[in-house]
Amino acid sequence: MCKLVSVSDILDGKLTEKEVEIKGWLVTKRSSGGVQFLIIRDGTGFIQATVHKNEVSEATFKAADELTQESSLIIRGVVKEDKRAPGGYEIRVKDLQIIHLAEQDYPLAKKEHGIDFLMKHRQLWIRSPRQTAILRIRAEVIKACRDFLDSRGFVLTDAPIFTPAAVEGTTTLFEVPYFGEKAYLTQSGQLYVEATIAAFGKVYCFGPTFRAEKSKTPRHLTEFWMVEPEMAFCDFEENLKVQEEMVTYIVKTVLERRRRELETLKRDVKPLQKVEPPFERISYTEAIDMLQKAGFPIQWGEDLGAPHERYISLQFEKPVFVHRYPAKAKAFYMQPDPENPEVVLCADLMAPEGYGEIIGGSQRIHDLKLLEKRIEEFGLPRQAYEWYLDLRRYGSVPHSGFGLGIERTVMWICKLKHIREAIPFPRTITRIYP
RNA sequence: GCCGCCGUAGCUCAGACUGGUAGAGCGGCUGGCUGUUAACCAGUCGGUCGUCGGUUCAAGUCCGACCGGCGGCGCCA
Repeated sequence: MCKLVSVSDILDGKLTEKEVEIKGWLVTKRSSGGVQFLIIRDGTGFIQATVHKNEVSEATFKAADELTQESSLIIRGVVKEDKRAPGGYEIRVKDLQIIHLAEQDYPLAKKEHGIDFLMKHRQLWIRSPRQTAILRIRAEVIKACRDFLDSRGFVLTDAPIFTPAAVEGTTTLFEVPYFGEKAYLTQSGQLYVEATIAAFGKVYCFGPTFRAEKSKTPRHLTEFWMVEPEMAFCDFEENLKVQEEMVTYIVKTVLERRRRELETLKRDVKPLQKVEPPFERISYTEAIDMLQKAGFPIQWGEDLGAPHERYISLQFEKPVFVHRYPAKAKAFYMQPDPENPEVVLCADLMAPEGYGEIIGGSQRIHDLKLLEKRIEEFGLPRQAYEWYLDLRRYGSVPHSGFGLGIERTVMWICKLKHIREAIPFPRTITRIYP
């Protein structure tokens, strides 16, 4: 009996010597005359299928011969374990049906391409083994975030994309017309989850965020995804614990469930296997000291730049929290450290291996008077924050939260050189097509 | 926004320093090959040298401006 199966099940050795059917696409084809070697992708994996001239009908052999790269097809045949086949398994074809014969000028060749060309053909590039591996890991990272939070009683309360004003007043926002008024694409859902904690206790939002900064680096997108948990009755220390447990859960899940994709990427998993609580912790002040000793010309009070983050990240095998930054370098809503009001109870989590920040988090100001003072000091429009101040008027509690950047996390776990591969259709300062 | 590099065939690049008839590999197409691994072998198709202007008898090559991209920094997460 012929049964529709997935390539991943074949590669797991579950179907050896069974007769199966595969629906998929032709990745590439080689022929040595009497045997044609088809590499087929079905969305779950890549497998070789062989068509022997003396084992199939003339029509089937001819159909295989006519196949063009990326044609869609259905094949039936017997699964064989074979060392000569990439992946160790192949299908000996008995019958082949062409669903769509692709045009013969498929733009992506087997050889190398430049990044500009690949990005212009992102709609096709995402089919390649490396890109499918990355995007599968991305899906796993997102699922892990949600499973972790859902299983701990966090409630998903999504934040709006259209917002009336800047959340933090620091970054440049995308302005859009809104029925005769101006609206802005959200740069963070944080202020809104600070509202929903009073309804649910522990919440998170997950969605795209937008920054109109003209950042031209391998770690920035203009549109990126964040998961932002927020917890009532949660102080700075408890916040860090949740972060290290969540990041550990994400990494362990990917190591368990996406091992084949990590192999495709040739990702050395040893550094990932070291990720478990407790993470390293250094204060901003200690970080400055460490950087100065290493010869960086940096003074206390300055924010950390890319080379600084890279250096700190490389000093530790595990992710490292850099905490208690100068209040002036951070957002208006962060709670001052009672032991030193010059710094705030915030922490950025630096991923190891030279990757920098993947999380930014803090304890939030819960005192009305202090928050009013900070809004004024930062020169923010008070009226835009009246609703936010209400949260400190009616049942205010100490609370904390953080935002984890999905693409930066994927970039680190996959060890990518550029963040643009960590999202299906990246938006950067120079790219909005396709 | 700043610094540097690049733009030549569908793709990846050589040719530019030293101006003089446009090149290679890959992909496509045709043919060959019964175990290929970026298969291999033979043949073949394929060009407004990013755009505009300047110098020159002559510009892919020299000069200027512009456009597009890449790498790094900054901003930022």
